[in-house]
Amino acid sequence: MASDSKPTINDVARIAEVSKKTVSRVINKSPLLSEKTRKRVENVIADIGYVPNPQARALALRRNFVIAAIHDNPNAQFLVNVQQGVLDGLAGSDFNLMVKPVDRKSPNITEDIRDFLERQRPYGVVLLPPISENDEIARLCDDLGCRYVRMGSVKLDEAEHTVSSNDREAVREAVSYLIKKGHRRIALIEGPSGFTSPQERRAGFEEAMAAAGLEVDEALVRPGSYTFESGVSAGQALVELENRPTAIFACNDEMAIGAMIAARRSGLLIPEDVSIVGFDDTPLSSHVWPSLTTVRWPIVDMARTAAKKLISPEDAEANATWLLPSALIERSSVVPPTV
Amino acid sequence: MASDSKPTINDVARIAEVSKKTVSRVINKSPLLSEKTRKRVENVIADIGYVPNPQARALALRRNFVIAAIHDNPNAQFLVNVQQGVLDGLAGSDFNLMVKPVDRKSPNITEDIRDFLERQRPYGVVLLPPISENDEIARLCDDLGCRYVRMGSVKLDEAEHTVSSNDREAVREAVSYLIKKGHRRIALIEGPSGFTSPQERRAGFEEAMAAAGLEVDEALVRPGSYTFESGVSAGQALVELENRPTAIFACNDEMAIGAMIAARRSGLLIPEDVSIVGFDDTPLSSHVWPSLTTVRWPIVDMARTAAKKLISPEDAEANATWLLPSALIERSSVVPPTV
DNA sequence: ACGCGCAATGGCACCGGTGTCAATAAATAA
DNA sequence: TTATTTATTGACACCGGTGCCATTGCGCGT
Repeated sequence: MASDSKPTINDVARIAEVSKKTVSRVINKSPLLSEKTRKRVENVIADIGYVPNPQARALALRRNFVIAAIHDNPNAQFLVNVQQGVLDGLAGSDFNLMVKPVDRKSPNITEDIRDFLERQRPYGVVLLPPISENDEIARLCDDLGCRYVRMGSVKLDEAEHTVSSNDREAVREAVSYLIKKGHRRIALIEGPSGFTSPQERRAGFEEAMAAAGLEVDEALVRPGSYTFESGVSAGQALVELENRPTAIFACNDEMAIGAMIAARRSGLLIPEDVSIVGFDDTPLSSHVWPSLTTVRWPIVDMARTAAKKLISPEDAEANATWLLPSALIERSSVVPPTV
Repeated sequence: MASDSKPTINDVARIAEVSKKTVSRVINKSPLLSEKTRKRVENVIADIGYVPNPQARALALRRNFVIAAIHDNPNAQFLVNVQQGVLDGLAGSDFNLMVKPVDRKSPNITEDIRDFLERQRPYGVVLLPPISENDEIARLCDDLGCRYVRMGSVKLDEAEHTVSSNDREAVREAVSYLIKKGHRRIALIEGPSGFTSPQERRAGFEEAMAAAGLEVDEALVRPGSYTFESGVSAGQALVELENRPTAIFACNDEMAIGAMIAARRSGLLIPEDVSIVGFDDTPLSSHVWPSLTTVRWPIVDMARTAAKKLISPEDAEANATWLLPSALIERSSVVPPTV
């Protein structure tokens, strides 16, 4: 029953009594073919169950059908969302997704990635934040002639290679929302320094405060590193303050939830004593109690757009959009201050 | 500065004044080569920055260097852990990881996967649970001559193609732990029916109860689907019981946390009023309050072992181990019953 | 000195597709 | 009717490696 080995284009050609080239034309849907031969060849293909060999195609075309996602982001949900988005964007095409994690702390990331690109030669790569902000990597892709798209926060404003979210505006909106609810003493838990997205988020925070004529109290701004633990310590420091904030904006959900737990440990009620807002809208945020009001980061859309940009450079729509909107998701971790 | 295009094996051969075949021998570390020519060729390779073309190799060897992870599991943390494990197992080899998600609810999963395998022709695939339990898929791999490893719970006991965890024993241990703490009315939130792992976990539960001479109260056994929401509803039903349980064992962490939230909504304190134990040891479990006592599922190890089985069939160690141990992680969601 | 075995290398076809261009047949123009 | 397009198809080299087998050079036993 089982076949000795896969039928090749030669088998099809022989059986259909045409040349390989003609078969090639059929599988590539070339228009210069008589309807008659096309049918005949298609029947043979179906009969013997021929499937073109991607390796051979890749060799002949000097272009394989692999998109790689390069990341150094340890957040599981983020990663899975990106993968899903990229796969959405790739759906219906011949492309497949390869994942390449790199060690953020390794001193030879660049070499590692160069090695990967040279060996695997993906057709294109999606660079996920935060490594997408590394200009050296982008330059490397250029040098190696590898298509790439960088995902990030606005600022990487080179439309051809970029898909961004407008974090600044999103945070401005979220903080304005807190202010509208009546909060005045609003704390900020920052993201790791040295990257664009935390900077943008901080800028949005400052803009919202400024727009409402409020001053940013530096005592209410705590560093964080996007990890749960850093949220816990920042949150703890904040609630132990003599004049504690009535609301906390954390630059991502994990830290927001960390802060929530820290507040609760100190005996505070949420949201009555402290309102909390996060950023990302991970599933986590609706799984905690109270559920977390947060900013939905359009990460899946960004990833889908990035993938489309890579594989269909002619798709005007994909290539026009490079800045995607965020949205505030109201849940139950915010109420007006009770003081 | 930039190269017109990548140097090929022909360039190396010409410059080093040897045949392509000799260069091929050098890059494949063939032993039948004089030290002198090897050095010379290696120098040329380094000089011009030659990297072998994987597509050409794949074509000639009729074997590419891609391992695919096929999954239909929506859990982000699980997925990322598996990916990490597989990549660990692949580290140092020429292999790369491709991800292929499939839609669990789609009626033509098999066709979808067949299409993927025929087109992409990965060297091997790792089947993640729950789709790993689908015998049809395994048979498909056999038919297509594609190496595969199924990850699962014990029962798929075909050592060559399987890497498992002993869920039954792990649950037995966890429930015995609850019993040792003094609990008698212990509830179970099950996983989705029709899969091995929930069955095994349930069996472990029953064994532990039986071993302690306790009877399983069917009113305390609630269905679940491994989702947070199903944990909430099961938990709610349990705490609203007239004679509510003093401890709940949930078949995964998400449901355990759902149950936790349901209990809290009903005004119960955790762990004082209800102790809770989960399964998986996701990061989530240490991020909730109180932190969740749970069973560590050796998923990363399983995935690493699976990858090794695929790429180095000669690795005796990888091929001997197909059953990996779990471990109980004690955190703060369990105390003796206060009644 | 001669034949032999072995180590080191080369030659060439082949893996399974695609690009280029020529060849043929059919259709249209002159 | 014949020259000229135009629509279809084929021949053949090539993409960049590897497998198989032939060839060459050299140390060695006799």
